[in-house]
Amino acid sequence: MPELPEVETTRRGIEAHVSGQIIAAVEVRQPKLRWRVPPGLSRKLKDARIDCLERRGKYLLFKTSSGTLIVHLGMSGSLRMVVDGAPPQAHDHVDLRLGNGLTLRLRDPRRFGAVLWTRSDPLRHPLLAALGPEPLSDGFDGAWLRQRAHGRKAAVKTLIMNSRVVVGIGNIYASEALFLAGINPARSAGRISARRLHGLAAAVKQVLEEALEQGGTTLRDFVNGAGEPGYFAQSLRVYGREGEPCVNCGAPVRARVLAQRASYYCPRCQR
DNA sequence: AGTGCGGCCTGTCCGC
DNA sequence: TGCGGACAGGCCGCAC
Repeated sequence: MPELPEVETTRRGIEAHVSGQIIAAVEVRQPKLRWRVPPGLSRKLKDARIDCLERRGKYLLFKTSSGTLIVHLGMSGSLRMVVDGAPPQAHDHVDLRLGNGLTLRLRDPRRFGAVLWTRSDPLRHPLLAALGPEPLSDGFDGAWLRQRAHGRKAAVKTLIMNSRVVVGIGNIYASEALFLAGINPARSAGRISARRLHGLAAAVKQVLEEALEQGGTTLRDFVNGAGEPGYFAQSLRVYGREGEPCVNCGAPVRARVLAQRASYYCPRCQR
């Protein structure tokens, strides 16, 4: 899916078009996403005003005068602004028609995404309540990572992809950050020195910031609010580069599966 | 409590 | 050219 840089790129791209807008109509063509789209969503949202668009982890929070619309893009979801009346394409599941002549449209071929609704504080929603710190905030650093890694036997890649430990890091950026930090993705989290965990926290921040600057990574589905791809794919150092030379030492990049996810690393640079 | 796995979906690509 | 199977950016819920 979109990982944090892609979700944040989406948020930045559509924020100005949705903030302050009244929702004129909601159309749900396919309610069967990861969870069923709430049946009365249209009634709940109609005539509500979108006050702001925030992000927590990979969840987008449309805060309105009557509650919060929570959107998750899953593996293949994208949100974009289209002009009212633009004919929906395949997998365009949900539309929010706004007062400014634009429609916010959710496309999600694999339907692993979600559209949810809550009247209370969205940060207390069951799906969001236990989330770890934002990786680009001061709440995420080497000390935090060290505390969470203590005693863990599982692979460090699994640890940093755990949203209770830190949000926003998916399969691509986990491999990339571990490469920058020089840590083998399969290494047990609890057996990494404090110094290297500090380096890993810094590497996570670095790779996410770089990806944000490039508008995210587009492998296949991701487009920003204007329908454009991100450009970080060309900057990936190890992800998807099995057999190609390590950008650091030239050794062939290796791939192996960890927790059922493809992982890429340099066997010489990452220990 | 931590860990590993199945499952949710469709599209694409690869080998036969 | 067609077909089966593996795989793809996430992550919940369950069994152990």
